[in-house]
This record gives sequence, C-alpha cells and structure tokens, in this order.
Amino acid sequence: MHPLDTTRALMEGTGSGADICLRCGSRSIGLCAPLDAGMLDDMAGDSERHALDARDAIFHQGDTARFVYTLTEGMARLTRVLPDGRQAVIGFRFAGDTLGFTPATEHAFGAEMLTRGTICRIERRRLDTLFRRYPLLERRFLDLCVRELAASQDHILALGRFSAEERVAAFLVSLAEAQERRNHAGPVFDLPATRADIGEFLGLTLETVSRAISAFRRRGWIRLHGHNGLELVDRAALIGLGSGDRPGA
Amino acid sequence: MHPLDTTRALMEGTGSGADICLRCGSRSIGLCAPLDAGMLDDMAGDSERHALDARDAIFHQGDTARFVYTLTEGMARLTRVLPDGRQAVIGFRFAGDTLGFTPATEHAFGAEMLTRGTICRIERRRLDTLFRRYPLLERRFLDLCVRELAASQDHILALGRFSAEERVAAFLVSLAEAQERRNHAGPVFDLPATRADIGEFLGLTLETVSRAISAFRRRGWIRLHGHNGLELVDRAALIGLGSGDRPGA
DNA sequence: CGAAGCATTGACATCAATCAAGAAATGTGG
DNA sequence: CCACATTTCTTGATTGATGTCAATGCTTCG
Repeated sequence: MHPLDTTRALMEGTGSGADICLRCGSRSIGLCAPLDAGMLDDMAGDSERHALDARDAIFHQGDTARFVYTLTEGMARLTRVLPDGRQAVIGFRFAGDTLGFTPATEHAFGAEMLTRGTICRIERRRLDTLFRRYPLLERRFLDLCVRELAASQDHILALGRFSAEERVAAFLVSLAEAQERRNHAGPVFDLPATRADIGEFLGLTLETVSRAISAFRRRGWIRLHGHNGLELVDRAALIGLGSGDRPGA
Repeated sequence: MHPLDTTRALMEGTGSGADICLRCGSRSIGLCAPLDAGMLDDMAGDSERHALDARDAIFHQGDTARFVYTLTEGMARLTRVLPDGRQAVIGFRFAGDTLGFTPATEHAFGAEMLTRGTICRIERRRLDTLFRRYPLLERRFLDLCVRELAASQDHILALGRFSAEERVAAFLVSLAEAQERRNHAGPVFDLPATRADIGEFLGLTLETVSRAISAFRRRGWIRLHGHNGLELVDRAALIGLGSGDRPGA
C-alpha cells in the first residue's frame, strides 16, 4: 500500500474478495472469503442477519464483545468517546467489511450505521471454535488485522502532518476509491457522512470541513449533488493535494 | 485497556511477558514468550543478534521485509516519511518489543535506535514455517497485532482531539508507565527521545513540546535531570490533563 | 576547554476553532 | 402538492492555539 494514500485503506477497512457468503447471501463478505463450502456450513448455523436503519448502533463502546459482525449492506462509522464527551470517528466501514473483532472482552469503540443496511453476526466463541478447526481462517484474520494496522498508521500520519485541506482531499479520494472497488458505476459517489462525521474523523470542526469542500467546489475540482452526491471533476488535483508530496511544505 | 491512556499502549507496543529467550539470553522477549523449549530450539538456529548504536537504522521504510526483529536492549522509534520530506514518528519501542512483522513484502515504516542496544532477528520465511508447526505462535501474533491496533486508535484519538499540553502529558505518563512495567526503579525515568522526536510523534513542533514541558516544570509537576532524566513529581496532575476528562472542553 | 547538539524562550504570523447568522436540503403532516 | 419544521450546510467575523523564525543558553563529550 502506498503510505500516502492516507485514508484509503482505512476506508477500505477489512473488506475483501468477491466470494459469496452462503448464509448472508450477499457478495464479497470479508469474513467468509477464504472459506470453502464446508466451513461456510459450519458458520451458517450460528450466524444471524439483522436489518438496521440509519443512525442505529451495531454495538456500543464498552459492550461485551460477544459477536463479530460483517456489514453486508450500507455504511457505518466507528466512534470512540472520551469521558468529557469529546468524540472521534476512528474509521468508516462499507459493505463487505468485518467489524468488532477483538480478543479483549469489551468493544473499545462503538459502531453506528450511517445509512440503512444489514449486518451478519456470529458469536465470538463460535468463531474461536472455527479458528481451531480451520487454521486458514485465523490466518485471514491476522492478515486483515495487519492491513488495518497499516491503514491506522496512514491515518496517524495524516492527522499529525496534513493541513485541513490536505486531509479533506485525501478523504474524498479514498471515499471514491472505496466505492469504485465495490463496483460503483457513474461519476457521482455517495457521501452519507455528514460534515460533522468527516470532521470527527479528520480531527477538524465541521465548519473547516465545509470550507475545504467549498474551496474545492470553487476551484472546479468537485461538484455536489444534493447533500449526498459527490462528483470528482478533477481527481488529479485532489490526489496531488492529498498525497503529501506538495512542493512547498 | 483504558481508552484514554493514549500513548501508553503504543509505547508498550508489542512487548510482553517475562519468559526467557534461550537464544537471545535476555528476559522478556515478546516473540518467544509463548514458546516452550522445543519451539525455542527450532527458532534458535535461525535467529541472529546484532548490537546497534544510537541513531542506527534497524530497517528502512521500503526495505524488503525479510526479517522480523525483537528489540532486546535499548529504545527505538518507528518513522514514516512523506515524499515531500515531512516525517512522522509512528511509535516508540522498548526492550522486549517485536518490530517489523508484516505480511506485506516491504516495510511500511523505518525503525531507528534512539539509544545503543541490541536486536535479535529471524527470517520471515522461517517464521512462517514455525507458524505452521506451532499454531500457538500465530495466535500470539494475532493478539499482539490486535493490541497494537487498539493502541493506534488511542493515538488517533489523541492526535485528533487532544491539545498540545494534553498530548505531552499523556506521553510523559505513558513513557513512565512503560518503564515501570519493565522493572524500572527510582523516581527518575529515561527520556532518550529528543523534543523533535516527541513532536513528530505527537504531531507538534519541537518548540511546542518544549513549551509544554517548561510549563509542567513551572507548575512543579515534573523535574528534569540533564537532557535524559525525567522525574514525575505530580503524576496525578499529568494524568488528569492527559486523560481527556478535563471538565471544560 | 571548546565544539556540537539539543533545549529554551521570545516575537510574530498563520491556520483552524469558535461564535453567530442565515440558506439549502430533507422530512412531515395536512 | 404545499407549508412548515428540522437538520445540515455555508459563510463571515473574530479569537486563540500552535507554527515559524530567530537568538541565546545548557549539556555532553571529545
């Protein structure tokens, strides 16, 4: 992964290939990708699907980590709260991503839907059993984990060293790329996160995010279609700004 | 882990228990902790020790990831560089921590010694063989990886939401705690990182770090002993500031 | 003792946060 | 389908925290 494609990998999260999860019935489930039919049968008996509305919580920070989740439809955000109420968005997740996997007893962050969608969940204990039966599955989790770690480091680099506009540019590009990797067609992308969500992800206020987006619009780099539609008119300009290779800095 | 003990876990890194690595001969080697004598014999034939001076590189960003390293003595920093030269310190590592483990072909970051010390390295390919022979070892890497991920998220929270003084306070406390967990005695801790290193870790300039440290000194919270000695006089005050639970924010 | 590296401090500039008002989009009920 | 309420977004004015530039002082080490 290019170390500068800051948020791309975070956006990409733990998503993966194009296999079909027999139980969930949808394409491209991160968790199930490396499994053959026998493993999937094993999992199917213990997994459940749930439909959720926008803003619904998948799990809360501090919850006992009983389940591991796969987001099968929709977009979610991962949040972490400080005792004084300050909040940060740790990352965004898309259809196909795995959520809430941890060896700790509690979830260190909460997860909420940004759109309506569905999740598929399996008991943590059941997953441990499967790890023992199918070592390949555990290997896969290790890979996902390392990839996510690399993405977190990209994000650390962005938060520590990028200006406001650089962060927003990197975010918009990574959002578009994440959707393209998920078979998105057409020039208009979804932007279900509010300015406040984006700001909490990038360590900025919502006003600063809004100003950056307005600046890009004035420069003709992007076009907005309602509150939810985003079109990248000059992607090269955004990539240039969001890649940390600007000459004067 | 307390979500607010921001940098503590990052400082703690992948360090671990108190087992003895037969090959390296030193206490508390992260990599070897879960292994019995048979596994250690297996590893010993392929691992090598190296002595390094302060500022020596252990590996560079972009290097082929042939080896996995264990820091057996000394302190190191992990750095990531942008094309325009901006640099960030991703984390610090202490004796007992594992470095450079990745399934990717290249190291995504570089590692340099801050003090003189020694490292023990094993070939990545050899480690893969061991994974197949000792599933417990792979499980251990998964645990370390998840813990490091949680630490990265703490750091993201700090970079995105903490003020300069809060970040420096959290850093000093975590540095002290990391050394205490490694059998440190006495009130004076080592601070081998320069103001510039700390600043690159916390997303601040070296001047801002210096000002924060001076402010703590003026308030009687800390005392400095030369360029390398740090004494926490009022740890509670530092913890209060660095925990994100200040009332007015 | 002197040199080199690192740290401190001050003056000033700048970027992003804050405070505040109003506009656009979305959703709701009649 | 329209009017209204709500939420989200935009923009402006101002403030404040941190960065930048520059000069000086302290530690360490040869």
